[in-house]
Amino acid sequence: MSPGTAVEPQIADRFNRAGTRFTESRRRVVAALQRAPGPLTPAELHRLLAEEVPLSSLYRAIAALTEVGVVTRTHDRSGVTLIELSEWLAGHHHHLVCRSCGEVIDIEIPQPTEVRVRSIIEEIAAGAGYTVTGHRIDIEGTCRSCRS
Amino acid sequence: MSPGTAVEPQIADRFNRAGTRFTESRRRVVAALQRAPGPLTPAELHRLLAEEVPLSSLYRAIAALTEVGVVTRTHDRSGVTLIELSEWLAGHHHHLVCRSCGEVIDIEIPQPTEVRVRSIIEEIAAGAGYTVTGHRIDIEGTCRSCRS
DNA sequence: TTCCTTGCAAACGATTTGCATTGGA
DNA sequence: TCCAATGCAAATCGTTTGCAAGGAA
Repeated sequence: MSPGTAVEPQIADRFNRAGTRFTESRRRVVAALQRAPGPLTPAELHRLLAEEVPLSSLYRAIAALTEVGVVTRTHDRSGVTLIELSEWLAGHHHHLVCRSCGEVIDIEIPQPTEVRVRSIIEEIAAGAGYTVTGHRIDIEGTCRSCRS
Repeated sequence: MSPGTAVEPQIADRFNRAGTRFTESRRRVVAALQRAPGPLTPAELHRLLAEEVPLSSLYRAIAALTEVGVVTRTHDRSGVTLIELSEWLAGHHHHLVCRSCGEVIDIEIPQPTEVRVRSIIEEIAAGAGYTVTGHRIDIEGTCRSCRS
């Protein structure tokens, strides 16, 4: 998404077409995710929203946003659910996971590198007779602050 | 692990050193995983073992095997727990996930390709000040049978 | 005997759902 | 008005745990 593009109208449009609404709590979830450096757990979102959105409503907001393709659910290595903006909003990215503090941050890689990655992935999948539709790379490491 | 190497003694040894035992149900779990083409959910394992190992015992067996590093827990994109043999038993591999039928299969990639992958990963992590300790690549695609 | 392991049932934590109520177009 | 969204409490699902019984060294 190019900088400066207003995404609210696009999101609202998706909700309209689905016959549902881009309500206040759903807006708040999107805003919180936009501010975050990486994916968040439902519990973290709950805290960030000052617990003003009850958990059950938060889960429903996440479900509604997932339904219209605005957010995506992932899971870290230990199975914890992570919510993030979908790639058309956040851009294609990968995850860097600190094995020490557990923080997950988004990382975008330069186009030429991404091209190399794609070709390797195609190569691997072709050998198994798969047609690639997407990929995900999680890099596990130790972040600067945990290392020092 | 080179073919023909008996792994049972090595596993038994790990249990011995831990002061625990390589019991029948734990052996069955390992055997089932060795037969499978990829990781299995606890429920699938339960079925494969003809439900002879009660779920709670199965979970305890998985925990014990994880404890001694024989099996590893992962999670698919939808958060479902997957159990697989650790890499020293199954070899370093990645996962190919069929977006249609959901099956996950292990895939080993040739050494030269793996080297290319590692260097790209190091490159990405270095840019963010991370020290790499591991990586995980999940390729999402459509398998041959779901495509035809 | 001494621990480890097992099976059952109860407990748990995360997520979902039923239902009555509220709210926006 | 009408239908979607909300809040609460109860239900559900996968997983874990307490406890008493069974089993190997």
